Amino acid sequence: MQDTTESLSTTYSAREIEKEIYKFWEDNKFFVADNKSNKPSFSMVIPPPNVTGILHMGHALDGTLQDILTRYKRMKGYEALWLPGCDHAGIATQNVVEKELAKENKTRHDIGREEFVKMTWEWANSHKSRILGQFKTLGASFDLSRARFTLDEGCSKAVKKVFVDLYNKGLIYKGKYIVNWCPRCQSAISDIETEYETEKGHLWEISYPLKEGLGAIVIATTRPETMFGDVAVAVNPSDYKYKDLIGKTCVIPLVGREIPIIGDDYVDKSFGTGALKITPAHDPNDFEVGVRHKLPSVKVIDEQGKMVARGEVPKELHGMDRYEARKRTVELLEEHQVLIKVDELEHNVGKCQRCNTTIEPLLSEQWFVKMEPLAKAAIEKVKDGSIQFVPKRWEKNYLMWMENIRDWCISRQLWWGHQIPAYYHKQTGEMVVSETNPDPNNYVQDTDVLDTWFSSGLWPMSTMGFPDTNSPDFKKFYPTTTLITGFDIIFFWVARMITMGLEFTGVPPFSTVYIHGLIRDEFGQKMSKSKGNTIDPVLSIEKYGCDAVRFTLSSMCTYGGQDIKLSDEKFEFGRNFANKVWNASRFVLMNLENKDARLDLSNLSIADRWILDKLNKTVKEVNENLENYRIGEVTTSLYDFFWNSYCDWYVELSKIEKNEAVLTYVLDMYLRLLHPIMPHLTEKIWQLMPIKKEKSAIMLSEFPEYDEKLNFKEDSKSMETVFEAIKSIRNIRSSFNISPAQKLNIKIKGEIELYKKVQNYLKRMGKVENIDFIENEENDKQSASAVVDNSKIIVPLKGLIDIEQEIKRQNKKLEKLNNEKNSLSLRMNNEKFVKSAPEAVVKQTKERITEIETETKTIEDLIKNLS
RNA sequence: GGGCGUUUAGCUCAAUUGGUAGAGCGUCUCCCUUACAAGGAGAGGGUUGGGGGUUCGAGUCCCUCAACGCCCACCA
Repeated sequence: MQDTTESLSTTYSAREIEKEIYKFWEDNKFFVADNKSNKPSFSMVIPPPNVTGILHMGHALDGTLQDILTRYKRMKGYEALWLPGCDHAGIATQNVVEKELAKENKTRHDIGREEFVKMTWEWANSHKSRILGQFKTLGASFDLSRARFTLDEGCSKAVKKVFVDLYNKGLIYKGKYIVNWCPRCQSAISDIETEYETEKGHLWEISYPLKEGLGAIVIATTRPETMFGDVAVAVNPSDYKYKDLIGKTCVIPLVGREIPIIGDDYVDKSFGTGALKITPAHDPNDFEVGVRHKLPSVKVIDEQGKMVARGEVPKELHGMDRYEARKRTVELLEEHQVLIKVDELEHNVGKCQRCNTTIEPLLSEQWFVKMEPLAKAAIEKVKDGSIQFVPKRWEKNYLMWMENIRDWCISRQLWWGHQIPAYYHKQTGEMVVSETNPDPNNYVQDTDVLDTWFSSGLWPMSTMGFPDTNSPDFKKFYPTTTLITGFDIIFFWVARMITMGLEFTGVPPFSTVYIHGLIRDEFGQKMSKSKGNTIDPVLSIEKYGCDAVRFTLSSMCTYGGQDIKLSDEKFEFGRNFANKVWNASRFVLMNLENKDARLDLSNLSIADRWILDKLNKTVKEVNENLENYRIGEVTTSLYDFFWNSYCDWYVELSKIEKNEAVLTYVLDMYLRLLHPIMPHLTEKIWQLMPIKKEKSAIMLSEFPEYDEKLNFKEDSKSMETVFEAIKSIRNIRSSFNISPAQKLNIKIKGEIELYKKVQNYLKRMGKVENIDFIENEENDKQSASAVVDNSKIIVPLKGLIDIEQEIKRQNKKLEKLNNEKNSLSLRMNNEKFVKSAPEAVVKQTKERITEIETETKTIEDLIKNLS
């Protein structure tokens, strides 16, 4: 016993214990899942963090929730696999490495593709362990022996297989379309990688002279520099102002090129001048118009965002940056007196998600995935419930996006990523799509790489061994069970995994998608490095302890998946609780005399029955809430039971009369319940408990289950009544400013039987010296009283009582009771209520009224006696 | 423009199918009672954003208005 107590120090140094315990788990390989196990499987894949990234609060929340679920399922008897890994994060990682190069005044082009990719690999490899290492400080019980990388060999295999298959099915195609081009990243990006920001700009009205006769047509544009790429001016055919001009020809000012005036319904009559210049090469809508009217495309801005040096563009603008060119164009238009008007205009401008550079819509040749046929099954499987979103509302969001899905531009003009498995004959240019180069002497591979999300989209499959669907992991752990992530990547990631999983394995890659909220700062602002409002989880963990951080984050997860407003101090909540658990456990372990005490249900005190009943209820709640992803409510149950029932009452009572078997049984079961959320603390205490254990670690022990035998409804209720009585004594003490040191002598009338049984509890908890159990009331004005159920607690206070105050106190209670009674009687007097409300509710109401009436009567008598 | 969410105690948030609103923090009073002052005991605090409706009964369901936030589409 000495060993036990000495190793439990009064100061709970979380980090020390957490590191020690994590090492214990890792050394024993407790996180490694067995694909040969005959237990039912539970599996999850981590949303792979960016390989160059560092742990942020979002990861901390996401990781905590995944770990809670994994640990819970493991204890529930599942073969639980939580598979970790990293994402190669194409653009983001390439940007980081390019920045490194820029420090030496170099670009990737200076060192060449091969060297650059090698350098990026080195960078990635040196950072890979960092982010997963940070997850470890969270207590993550993931299986690092299975850690994967979206650019590793296995993922590469999966990517090639999927690409070639989709191509052969006609679901991947290459074509010239207008795409979102990022002039800084020098690559196309997909629609969802483009974010729109409202910017103040101008709307210029420019006069385009008609070719024949006098007159001109005035168009409105926000981008005058693109006018050299115009191929038409469009008006709405129903617009009487311009009706007669359709079919005529006008002339682009400054360059004199002739273009037709066309009619198209797309044009909004009420915007600007009602006449719109059409530039198919630099505007997605114009591109559509161009296709409809079989117009050519004239590209006037290049991939660098500079004006092309071609005849279509005035010579002095050649090679000029697009914004410079805009300024100069406007000046030129003014000089030529064709600029009619300038208005201020707020409009949305597309930005690159990664670098915030303004997107240039650009005509270029790219690879696309035809999404509509793929989306069908993905919609179906969510609609029929094969895949469930928690909370359900995200389902609608997902379905709306899927039902309006557009083709996915998957090629990126980067060097870091999965190079597209298409090969071109050096002489003929003939293209072969194949997993391998058909003839390296004569064929060269497509230089583009795939969108990062293409490989992340295969993550649940590829990490389990796909394309080898016979591999042991695939057979045991695919499909995965649950996916946990934030709503910000439902489209980027979740939707694509569902599509690809269904297309290539025929089953959904997971059956539940649990979407949690985003972490925000205390003012509700999104956390970002540039705003400087981030909270570093690694620092918080060092400061408060990992279990404390986990507990706090869990407690803030609402069922509706609301965003979480977080400040560092919030972790005090978890820290205080961890400290409470530590100290209470320390106390219990210190006071054990008989280590072999076994729970004996036939030998229980009323308090024992009460705490077992409470525990049992908590077990039920925790199980149910974990099954339903109500993590916040799990923590509420756990907190409430331990602090308000076990510590405040049961442990206190154990100081006068203890049942060691119950004391340890409850602690043992409780620690198991708490383990998924506070793994280290519970493991440490459990290891020190002198009880018989079925397993060498709490993380491998059985999770408590609701047990009908531990229901003690009646005794439990009586015990609660006794607690009420104790509270009322304390209340009297406080109301009359009686020092805590002063012991009281009290009288009890009513349920004498019960109170005799628990008189020691009353004495201890209410600081009572002596209790008189009386049959008949004595008229004693010098006392304060409390009515609890059918009993009266009388506290004689000779010389201490302020009768006025006692009357006031009692009147206040009376008023409360009266208010309640009034509203209840109102209800009972309502025939419709009695008729239509459920019987139980009516009965309950009736009973309550009777209760109130007795209490009221007692209090009224009391007041009468006093005055 | 379309969709979604939020509005409850001073602050942060709960409240399972409608049955007279709860917790943590903060506030006030008292207490270093030998597990824990990161603690203990007690107290105060709310016309549940406004208005209307359904119902015996509404924080909860319906309509409407307002404020804030998010997502999608996009204005040349």
